[in-house]
Amino acid sequence: MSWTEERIEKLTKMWEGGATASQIAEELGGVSRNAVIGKAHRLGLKARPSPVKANDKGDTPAAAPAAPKAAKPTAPPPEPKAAAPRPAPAPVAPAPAPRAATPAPAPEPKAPAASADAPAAAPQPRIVSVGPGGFLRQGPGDQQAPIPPAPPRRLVPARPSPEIADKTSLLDLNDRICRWPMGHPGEPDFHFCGEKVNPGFPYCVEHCGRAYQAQLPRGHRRPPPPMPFGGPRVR
DNA sequence: CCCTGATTCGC
DNA sequence: GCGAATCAGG
Repeated sequence: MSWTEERIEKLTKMWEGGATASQIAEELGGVSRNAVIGKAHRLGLKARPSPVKANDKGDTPAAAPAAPKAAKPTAPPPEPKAAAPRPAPAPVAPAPAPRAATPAPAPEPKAPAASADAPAAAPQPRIVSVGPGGFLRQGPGDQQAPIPPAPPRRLVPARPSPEIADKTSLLDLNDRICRWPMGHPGEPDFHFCGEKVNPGFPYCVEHCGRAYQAQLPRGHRRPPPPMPFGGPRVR
């Protein structure tokens, strides 16, 4: 199997949608979980919570993690000198968010939660400031991703099929309409919700209620809502 | 053991 | 560029 445009798109969408590499691999078919991860990295879209990377110590005074497995670095240059002289990279170190062209902000469950059965109360994002380019800093934590940059592609193909002629396709997505997926990507009737978004969120009010769940105490959890893409395929 | 993502490296 | 093998944490 090769990475065609369609397959890459599906991979990207699902990856950003929070599906696991295994799920994506199964959905795509013909590829392994590793292939998906490898491709995702090559596409530059990693940056997803990794269970193995929760490790983040602000300081470990004496116990340096070192390299427990200095197994096969191609060039193992143990620093003979005490201090490692930095080769001094370019003085200009711009630190723009490495956000590539990611259409979907990948909702983290940290926004104010609207109860699933009472999505009536629309969480109004508090606009704190306006940044250059006009994007708004908002919401708790100010973690909302900036406005997704316009996709670089200028392809405007015809509708794939008449079935979705009046449905919301990927090409119809913009900042103002709900991008909640309906059905499975790749299937003829796959489309997006298309409702007007809950301002400040990538989804409409109803789907915000699905995307952002309150973290209830153990024992009081209600069953998780169905994931986008219909979740893992049942065969 | 199962799962997860990250990384490496021969192809 | 690709992905199996491997690593490493949960």
